This record gives sequence, C-alpha cells and structure tokens, in this order.
Amino acid sequence: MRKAEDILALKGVKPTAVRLNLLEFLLEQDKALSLKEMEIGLLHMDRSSIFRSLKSFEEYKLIHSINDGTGMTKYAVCAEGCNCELEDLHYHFYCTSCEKTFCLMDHPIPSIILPKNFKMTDANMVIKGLCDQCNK
Amino acid sequence: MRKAEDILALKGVKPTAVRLNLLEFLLEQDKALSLKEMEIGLLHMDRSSIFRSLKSFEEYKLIHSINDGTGMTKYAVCAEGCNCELEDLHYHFYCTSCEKTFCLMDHPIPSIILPKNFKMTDANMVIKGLCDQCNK
DNA sequence: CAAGACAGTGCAACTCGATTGCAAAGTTTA
DNA sequence: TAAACTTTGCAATCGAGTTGCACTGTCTTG
Ligand SMILES: [Mn+2]
Ligand SMILES: [Mn+2]
Ligand SMILES: [Zn+2]
Ligand SMILES: [Zn+2]
Repeated sequence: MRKAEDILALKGVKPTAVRLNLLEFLLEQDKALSLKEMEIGLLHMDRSSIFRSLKSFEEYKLIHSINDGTGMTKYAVCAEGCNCELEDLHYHFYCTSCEKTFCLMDHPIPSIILPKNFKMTDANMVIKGLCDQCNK
Repeated sequence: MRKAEDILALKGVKPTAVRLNLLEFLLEQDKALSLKEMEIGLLHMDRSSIFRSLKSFEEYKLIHSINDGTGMTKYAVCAEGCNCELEDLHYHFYCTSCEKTFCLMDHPIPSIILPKNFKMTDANMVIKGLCDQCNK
C-alpha cells in the first residue's frame, strides 16, 4: 500500500493532519466512498474539512470522483501513475444490492466513435448490476 | 414527429392535460431537459405535477433519465420501439460549453467485459466534451 | 343520472447532499 | 516576533428532489 505522506508529497499537497488522516482512510478502502461515509468513518473530523480536502485532492489529481446515480458523489484514490487524463478513465460499477461502487481499474474506456465534430474530454461511465458477492 | 397522444395510448398512460402538454414539449426538444428547464418552458405548469408526470412516464418507459453529472437529472423521450432494455441503452453526451445533454441514439453501448461473476443490468454512460456547435 | 371511489393536480413544506461565510487555529514568511 | 497566508470547525444556506394534503376532475356502479 502506498503511503499517504508520499502521495501528498508527490502531488504537491501540503500534508496537514486532516489530509493525512483522510487519505490514509481512503487508501484502506476497496470501494469508492461518499462524503457521508467518510464522516462516519472519521468521527472526529468535520464534514466541511473533509469536503474541502476532497476538493483539494481532486484538484491535485490524488483522487477522482464518480457520479453513480445514487445522488451522492463517490470518491476513490487514483491509481499509481494516474494523471486523470483520458487514458486514465475507467468504468465504474455500482452494485444495486450491496450499494458499493467499485473502480474497474482494469477496464479502461475504449475510444468511442462520436458524431462528426464532437470532441471528448472526459467521461463518467457507470455500469449497474450485481457484484460478484451479490450475484449468487 | 410522433404524436403525444399516440405515445401515451401505446404505452398505456392516461392522457391528461398536463401529461399531453408535457410530452408535446419534450417531443419538440433536441436535447435532454432538466425539471427546472421544463418548469421554465411550461410556465403555467406546477413543478410537482411535472415531476410526477415524469415519474409516470419513466415507469411506463416513455422517457429515460440521464445523470450527466451536473446535479440535475435530465430526461429525454425514448426512441420509437424502445423498451428500456439493455439493448436500448446508448451513450449520452454532455457539452461543457453549451451545457446541453444529448442522446447519442446511434451509439448503443457495446457489451462490456466485466470482472468474473459481475452482472450488468443497467448503465449510465456520459461522455463529456464539446458538441459540434461548440467545437470550432 | 347521481353518489361514491379513484386518479391527478397545485401549493406549500420538507429532506438531504452539497456548499459557503466567518472567526479561530495553525503555518509560513519577512 | 509580527504580519500574511492557509487550514479548520461550526453554523448557516442553497437547491434539486420529494412528499403531505386538500381540491378537482374522471370513472364506476347502482
Ligand atoms: Mn475509479
Ligand atoms: Mn438518451
Ligand atoms: Zn454487491
Ligand atoms: Zn455545445
């Protein structure tokens, strides 16, 4: 597991206590988390502090956000080497049973043929269904 | 252009005044609309009436909703013959310049190879960038 | 054609995730 | 050290979405 401190240093974000705790917590996860879930997992930490740290993290490309259709934005730590460019985009999977949202890091988004003169700069691709744990 | 009355009859939704006006308005559009935009375009109509009509339309598969990441759900009339099954899913395009959200009806979502034992039942695929009008 | 049952509508209130203003606390700079 | 700047905590606010409720319109049945 990569160390929070190293990631902050690498991306040029000042390592405050809040940021270190938050990033460490995010690094432990196997799924993308909502702000609410972070609040619950980090009881001593204030919501707006978490919120603003997330904004910083996103700005400096430590994390990316996912809009899975639940109404709550989810966040996940970027993979090593990710620069949040087009080639780093990947599918996300939302399990309608356990309600977890996963990064399918091994499923990059293929190039999509768009109508003439349309230009892609970003994407939010969410597949919904049952995850392996729930599809039994 | 298909007629609102016919569509309601075909899908088995009672043709009330609100529903006819709303569906006619939606049929005129070349982009997906938010509830707010419908409120503005149909000044005499109440927000919650529009909202509940949209819910009915969606339930009876006259329209589908799109989560384009703007925080406002967009709605678009389904293509003729659409049953809102997996094979009817298509990409959507959100233009970050003009802020229009388009249905790319001619761009069905290809089958995606998922991790072992994951099962897809739905998807929300939004490509972001510049539309042909804005990419100049 | 009533009378009652049922579905649809309009208005106002409310929910809840996201965001912001502001003052206090912490950090950096000169 | 003092001023300048950044971060944090708390409370307030925003806004899309949703709901309760009374009223109205439509349908069903005797
Ligand atoms: Mn991801
Ligand atoms: Mn569409
Ligand atoms: Zn699951
Ligand atoms: Zn555009």
